[in-house]
Amino acid sequence: MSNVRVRFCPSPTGAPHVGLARTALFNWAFARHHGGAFVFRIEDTDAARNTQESYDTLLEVMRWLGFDWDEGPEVGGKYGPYLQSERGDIYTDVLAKLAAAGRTYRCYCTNDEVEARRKASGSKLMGYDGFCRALTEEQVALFESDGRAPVVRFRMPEGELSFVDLVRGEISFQSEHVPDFAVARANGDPLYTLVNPVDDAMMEITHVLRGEDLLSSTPRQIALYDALKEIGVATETPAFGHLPYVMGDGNKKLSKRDPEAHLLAYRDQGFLPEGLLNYLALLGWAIAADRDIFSMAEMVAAFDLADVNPNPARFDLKKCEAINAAHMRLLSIEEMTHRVLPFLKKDGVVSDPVSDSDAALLELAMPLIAERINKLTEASDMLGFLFVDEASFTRDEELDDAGRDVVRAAHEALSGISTWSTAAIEEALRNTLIEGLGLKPRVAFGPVRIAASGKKISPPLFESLELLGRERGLARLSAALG
RNA sequence: GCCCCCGUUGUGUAGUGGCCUAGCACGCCGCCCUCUCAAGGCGGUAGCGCCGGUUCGAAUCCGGUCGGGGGUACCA
Repeated sequence: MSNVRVRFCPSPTGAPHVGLARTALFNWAFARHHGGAFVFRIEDTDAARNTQESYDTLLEVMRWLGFDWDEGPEVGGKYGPYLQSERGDIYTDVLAKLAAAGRTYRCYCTNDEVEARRKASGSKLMGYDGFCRALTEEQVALFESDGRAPVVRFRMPEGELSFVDLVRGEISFQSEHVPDFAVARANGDPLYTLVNPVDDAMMEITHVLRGEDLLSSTPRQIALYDALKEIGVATETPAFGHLPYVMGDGNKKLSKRDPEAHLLAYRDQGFLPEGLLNYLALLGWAIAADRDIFSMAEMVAAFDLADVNPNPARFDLKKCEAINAAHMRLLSIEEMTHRVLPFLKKDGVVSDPVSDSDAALLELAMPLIAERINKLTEASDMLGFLFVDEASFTRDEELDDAGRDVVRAAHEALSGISTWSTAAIEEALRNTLIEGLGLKPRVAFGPVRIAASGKKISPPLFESLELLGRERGLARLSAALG
């Protein structure tokens, strides 16, 4: 396939959610796989619902996830503008041509009138009944004098409307179930039903990959495309593929209202973009029968729409975290340090900008936690005790009498060692606590861990003590005794 | 109501007529390793919605049925 052009065209309303990212991912992967263009377009025709914040977040999310777009906001392109709010003249022109070609007509009906006629006729068909298709001049004059402003409707052709869906195969509708639809409001504003296909046509989109909620609007878009070709706006009807939903718990589609759907929340919770993306790819697609961890480069190489599964998938946070964890383990220590740094700064664990001493300590400490954190956010909690100064250090756990006895013995044992190293610390502690006092390791090291780190869970104890240094290490132990 | 889509363990999937007494991953349970927690290793749990066909043979094909989802706007 050559000259593949796909688009991702969200509307800037509300917070971008995971379903949106999955749609973007499949479009992006498809484009990259075929060496085609990934077009990013903003569908902001509904001025009442668009927000600048949503638009900004959309761009932020796209950058975070690493979806580089070939055309669109901030990068431009020869099919621009890529914001529909800046394409008003184009739609006005297309609307005029469509009307001149007799493909649309003005409709003065109110919903109540349509509904009343439907009831009177006993028809089972919903939607517009085509009442205004052939109005006489007198009727029009009457409506106009009545002060009614007409919407513009597209005249649907008769017969069967079928197409081959890229993920579902052949799908067909009878035209009686696809009523004449509105393409422009009474105030003249064009609607999604018009602008989306018009832009796809003018931007020469070859493959429309979108959510399955748009499946039943496809026949009318194909019919519109035929009209666009007739008036010279479109040259080719694109292929359509409808991607399955991403559902939340239960059987409801994950919506913008669900907090677990918000994309930036995943970034803030310490997910890796490649981890989230890998998980999202798994919702409806598989790279192989026995494998589910892969890089985006591998996905691009292997991606084929024929392998996309049409059934809706539940978003499973546990699995998402597991996939993310696998990607965490794939990171080099240097890379993980780089990724974790913003979180450490934000949590006040290290200084911002990071000081030389903090950087040096971090370099030594990261290997201790690299294998035991599954999200970037977990680093602060694990490393905080190493960076905090003694005055601000606090223990989350308190010691009982037995614990204090252990710490006292540990303090004594460590006071005498000649070199403050992991090996020497371990030897001294084992000799004194395990051999000497006959304690079980977990009973012996638990209290010492709490004294040193303030927590029951920490990086390995001996290494942690070494990093703390002799002075601070001993100070923490004796502080825990007071 | 009408139209359309979907239907493999709890979840995501592999499976395109015999290789399936259904594979993998997550989850869950148990064990091992172990200074905590992770990680890692080993084992277990649980599924083709249902009914009929076609066929020597069906998770795979056909019909029906049930269930779920979506659409049915001067939203996108």
